[in-house]
Amino acid sequence: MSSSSLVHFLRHVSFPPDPHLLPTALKSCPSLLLARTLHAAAVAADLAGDSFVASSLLHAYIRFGATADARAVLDTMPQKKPNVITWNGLVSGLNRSGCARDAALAVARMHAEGFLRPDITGVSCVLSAVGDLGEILVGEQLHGYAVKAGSRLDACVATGLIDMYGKCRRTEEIVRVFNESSHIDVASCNALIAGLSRNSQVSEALRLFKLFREMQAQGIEPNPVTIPCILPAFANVAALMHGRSAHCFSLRKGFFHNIYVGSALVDMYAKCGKVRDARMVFDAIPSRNVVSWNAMIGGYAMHGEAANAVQLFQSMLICKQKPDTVTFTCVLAACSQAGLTEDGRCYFSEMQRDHGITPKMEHYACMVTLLGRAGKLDEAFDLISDMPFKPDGCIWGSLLGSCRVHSNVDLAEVAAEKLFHLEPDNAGSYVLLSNIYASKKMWDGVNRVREMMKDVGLKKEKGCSWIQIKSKVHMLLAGDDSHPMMTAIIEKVKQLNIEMRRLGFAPSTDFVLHDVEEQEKDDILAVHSEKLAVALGLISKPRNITSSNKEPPNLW
DNA sequence: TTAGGGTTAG
Repeated sequence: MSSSSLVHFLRHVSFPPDPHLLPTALKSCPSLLLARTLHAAAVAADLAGDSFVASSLLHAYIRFGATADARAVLDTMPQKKPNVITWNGLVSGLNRSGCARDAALAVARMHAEGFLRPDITGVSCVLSAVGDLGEILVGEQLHGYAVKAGSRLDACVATGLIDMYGKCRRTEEIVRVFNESSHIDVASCNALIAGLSRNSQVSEALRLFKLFREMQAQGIEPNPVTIPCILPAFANVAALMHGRSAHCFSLRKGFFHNIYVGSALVDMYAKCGKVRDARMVFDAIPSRNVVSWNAMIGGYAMHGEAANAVQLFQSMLICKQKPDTVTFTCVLAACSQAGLTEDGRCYFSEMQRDHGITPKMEHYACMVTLLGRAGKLDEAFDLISDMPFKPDGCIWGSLLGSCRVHSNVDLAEVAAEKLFHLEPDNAGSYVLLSNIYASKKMWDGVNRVREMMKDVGLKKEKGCSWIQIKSKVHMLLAGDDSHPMMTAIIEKVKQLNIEMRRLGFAPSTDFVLHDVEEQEKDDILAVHSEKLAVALGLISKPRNITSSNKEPPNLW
């Protein structure tokens, strides 16, 4: 704003300021500079503590992202006894600006200082923040408070509680609150679906689809928010038919132009292995945001299409879309998958130098994987040693994994030691170390690790795979013969093994325990859960049907 | 001047 229009603006709001005109001026205030000027004028006229003025100042500062200024206003408020509406406005404003911790602290302070008791609106405002912070204990207290305040749960509070419990991974509570709420609407249904979708087990994911149908049967029409709530559940179990149906539904309902719908569809297609479909959806999104770009770059990365991932990243920069921390996680993961060691190194520097993004744990994890896969284990170890924060289990796990590939026992022992300390319940690290010893025929080491596992009382978790046949998801565990069709499944696996050997396949038995006879080793590998799932799929498929000639059913 | 639900990685 030029200085002449500034003068005009100040004239327009009329000085000396009064408590009625200041809020109006702040509401239409076009810049942070002017908000600060008006704040100064309010302080000079001793109006900064007026609840209307303070509330308007807060909203103006939050609108410009000046949370430090907002907090300064907040700090002057207790002495002036703000009303409950001012506080609620503050809390919702802080929350909307992504300052979840400040929002929660504001409510805690309001309560602790005893000058205002939060009302139901205040509880609604802060629940989302509490969920984002994962503060389950605070959330439970708010739940109790809301129950005391009203006989049955109001829809907004119920939605907030469902959302909070969902973010804190309390599945049972999600359903309980939903059932106890006095009124359900599309928002509470969406919160329920999102909560279950976020925390769904494989076998439960498709039940959400039934929930979606029940919601419609009760006259609650899904809205554009429903689609990104439900899609992650389908994406996570690669339920392509359901995902495709959701796509058709979005097109029919005119939801496709919603950016959340578009990005969630890109992600779903990529996770279901349909990268070309993901790209078609991505290209059709009318205006993309950083999440849409990340979903597509991540989709290429997860399928090892590093060249496409990097190319899309360059297009992103050309389109003036600012990359974020997730973008670089995806780009680095793509480089790591494809063995593009030098490119990965360059992007790791570029993110800091050109984009001002400080590497986080996941970026270091990608770099350790990238260097480890290339056999540069010492360099990976040096990078870990130079990290500005304490490496977590993923970092050491990645190094240990690379040590297995490159049979480096010395570094493996260092990494494993760290892992045993950081994640004492993770049987995987013991098994990995044991496999590394086994590959080097160091049977003493194998036995030592086995004894350690016994002492700690750890067992290796069974491998688990699943396959969807028609609308049912079948779970298969390695070595578990509880599936009703197991005899036929085993028969099919045997047949496939014979066929594979005939075609020249020789399974590697290096990593299996050394004291098992050769034939037994093959048997152990033969009941690998993925093989069982594939075999079940093959014996369940009608003859002459391939996935490409099958029409997607109209599920929705 | 106050309230609820949504997409990406790890």
